[in-house]
Amino acid sequence: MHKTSLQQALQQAETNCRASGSRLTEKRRHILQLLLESDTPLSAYELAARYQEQFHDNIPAMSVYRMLDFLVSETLAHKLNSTNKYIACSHIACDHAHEVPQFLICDNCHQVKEIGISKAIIDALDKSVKQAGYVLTQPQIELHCLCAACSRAA
Amino acid sequence: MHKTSLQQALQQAETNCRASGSRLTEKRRHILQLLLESDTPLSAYELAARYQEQFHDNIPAMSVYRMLDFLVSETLAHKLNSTNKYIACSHIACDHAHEVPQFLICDNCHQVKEIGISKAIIDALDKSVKQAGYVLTQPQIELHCLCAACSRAA
DNA sequence: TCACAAAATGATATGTTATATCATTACTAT
DNA sequence: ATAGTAATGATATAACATATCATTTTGTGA
Ligand SMILES: [Zn+2]
Ligand SMILES: [Zn+2]
Ligand SMILES: [Zn+2]
Ligand SMILES: [Zn+2]
Repeated sequence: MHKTSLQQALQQAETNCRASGSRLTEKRRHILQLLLESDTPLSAYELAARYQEQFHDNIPAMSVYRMLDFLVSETLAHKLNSTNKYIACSHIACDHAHEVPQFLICDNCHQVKEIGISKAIIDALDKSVKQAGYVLTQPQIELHCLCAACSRAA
Repeated sequence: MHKTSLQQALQQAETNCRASGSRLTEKRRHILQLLLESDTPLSAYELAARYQEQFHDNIPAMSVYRMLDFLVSETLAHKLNSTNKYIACSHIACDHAHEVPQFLICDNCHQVKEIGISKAIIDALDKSVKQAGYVLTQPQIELHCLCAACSRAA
């Protein structure tokens, strides 16, 4: 992520939190920054290590988990359930409401692409879930793939 | 799962393994049985505990992982990546080839329904993945829901 | 049948992810 | 200033997973 868009995202995160009456503290902001700067999803423990390196401040993993919970609750970050790692939301600076996310996870280089679930998929999912008598609660989808670069190399 | 269908599933598992040239050992069969008898997905450690209770034989978690890997590779069981638990395949006794699975996971009672992904969903996923330049590798989908009973109770 | 090789399992150690709980610090508002 | 709330720290422990080497079991062919 480029410096300008990093700054933009952080600023927008600030604005969003202010609007929702929550506090984007320095440490939470730093965690978000680490996520924004990373090419790949990070675990809580990896974040704690990077925090030490980059901000020269020791931060317990416990606290990182809490900050991640906060960021996720503000839709500034997402948790990938299939890999137990976290990524910054790709749409922090967008003005539209956050859609139901679909994550394409490259199993080779671990890059992740976050896209909105298309209407066609939502409709189809909805139908199959309804037929089974179920009600969707958190319709986040994680698909394991190879990205363009990695599939060419393979 | 009823006793007759349990026996049927175990027998079919035996047949399938024989056909694929692999060995459904007693312990592997017991692990599969525990999965078949369970209403909800189980972790490797939970399986080790139940193994002790039911078969009065101590089995290290390490070994359970290996047996689960075997069962998964034979499509006799599935791993739910979003919960780190395992379930028996619902279609062991079916004669058709195993489809790409879609799991509906009740976040309240933890029951799981395994259904085949509909053509509509596959097409839609395929399209969105392709548009992003990605190639699907393991198109298993896990959706977090409330089951019919739990959604009525809520 | 015996010897050998391959497959499966056991034993041990360690790494990784996550939660529970209580203490302390920082912020907010009266 | 003081009290209440939110955030963070510290510590312990639980839960999930892998690596590696030893041992046992099984299948195969001389
Ligand atoms: Zn997002
Ligand atoms: Zn890649
Ligand atoms: Zn199945
Ligand atoms: Zn339920």
